[in-house]
Amino acid sequence: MSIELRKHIEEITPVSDDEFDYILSHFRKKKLKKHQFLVQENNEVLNDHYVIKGLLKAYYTNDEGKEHILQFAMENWWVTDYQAHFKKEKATINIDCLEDCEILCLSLENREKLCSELQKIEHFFRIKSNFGYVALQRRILSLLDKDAKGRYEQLMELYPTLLQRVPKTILASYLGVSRETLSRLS
Amino acid sequence: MSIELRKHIEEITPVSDDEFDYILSHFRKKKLKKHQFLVQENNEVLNDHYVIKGLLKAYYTNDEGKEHILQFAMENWWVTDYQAHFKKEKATINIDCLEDCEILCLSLENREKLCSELQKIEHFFRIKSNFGYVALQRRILSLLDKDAKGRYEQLMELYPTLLQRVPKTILASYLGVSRETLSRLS
DNA sequence: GATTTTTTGTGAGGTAGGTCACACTTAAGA
DNA sequence: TCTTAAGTGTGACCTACCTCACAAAAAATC
Repeated sequence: MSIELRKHIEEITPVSDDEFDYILSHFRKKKLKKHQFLVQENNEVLNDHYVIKGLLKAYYTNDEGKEHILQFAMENWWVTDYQAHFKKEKATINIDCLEDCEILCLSLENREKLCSELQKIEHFFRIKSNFGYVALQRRILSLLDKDAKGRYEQLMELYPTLLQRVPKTILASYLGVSRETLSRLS
Repeated sequence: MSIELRKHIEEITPVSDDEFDYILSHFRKKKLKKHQFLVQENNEVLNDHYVIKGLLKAYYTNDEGKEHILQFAMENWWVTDYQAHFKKEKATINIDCLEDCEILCLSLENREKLCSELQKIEHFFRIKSNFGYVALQRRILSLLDKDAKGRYEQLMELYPTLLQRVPKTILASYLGVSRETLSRLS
């Protein structure tokens, strides 16, 4: 059960059996079917979410109804509306399942509790956040520097499995390209 | 001296006089003139940098020699090549001063030392990193959703002082627009 | 304060990528 | 298995933004 999470944490810091059990007791398991929402606009965002199984998209919908995907989340990724979650605001994005999902939910309170009780967990989340920051910087550079084709190729290289799991229409709105243009790329 | 840093830290967690002195002793002060480099491509990136005074740009230069600004850094901001810094790789970006600068340098070793010795510092950096992550997500959304004018207006709204301090040519390469286009915006 | 460098504005013309429309294919429900 | 929905490809046309070029204004440097 949830060995994935343990392996995930131990990529950054070792934890004993007891520690891990204790950590895990702060999570709540949740199962969602394809098309179900994990986070919905205007709602409170009490939890961060660790993906055990499945695939989700986190996306912003603008006034004209156009969707922009902020991130995908698959196995071993974390996803929530971080702006809303950290600042206790209402969600401005939606997150829904592209596949049936199995999720571990961690409330802000439980995260802070764990972080203050177990420094290694605070350490874990700091390092995680640092890496996340770097990943976003790379995406910004990609958006600034590369054209549609370049961004697509970079995405395929980084996450080749995504192609098999996500329709191109949706990839397009991650890349910031129209689906027609993506379809026309050599 | 460096009351700014203390205030900066205390936006997230209180520190005693002794604690602060101890923390500060892990930083090294550095002064740089306009046009000097803080980080240079292909070099090691031993330090993160807290800006006491001045303004810098961190930018990537692509094969055609085009510059893309990853971030600005002014008073109370942190800046380095985080990818290179955290992963101990060579820098892929340059950071140089747009004004004369006063900087506090924190080596990776000293950061980790402080974090392990003082949990409140680990806490501080975790929270900081979380907020940074959210800010980058906002910028990604801006790049995906807004046109040149919209991005420019959002930037002016977020950092009105930047306009007074940075030539538009340089703002353009932050926004991902040519300087001519920026100049033509209404 | 004269001179070089940096920054800005503006025209002309080109192009990557957007939108709209329609047809075809594949997958999902009932 | 039939029916509806979701995803894809392609043409025609449009537009936001790019590049190149030149000139004027403003700053920096000696």
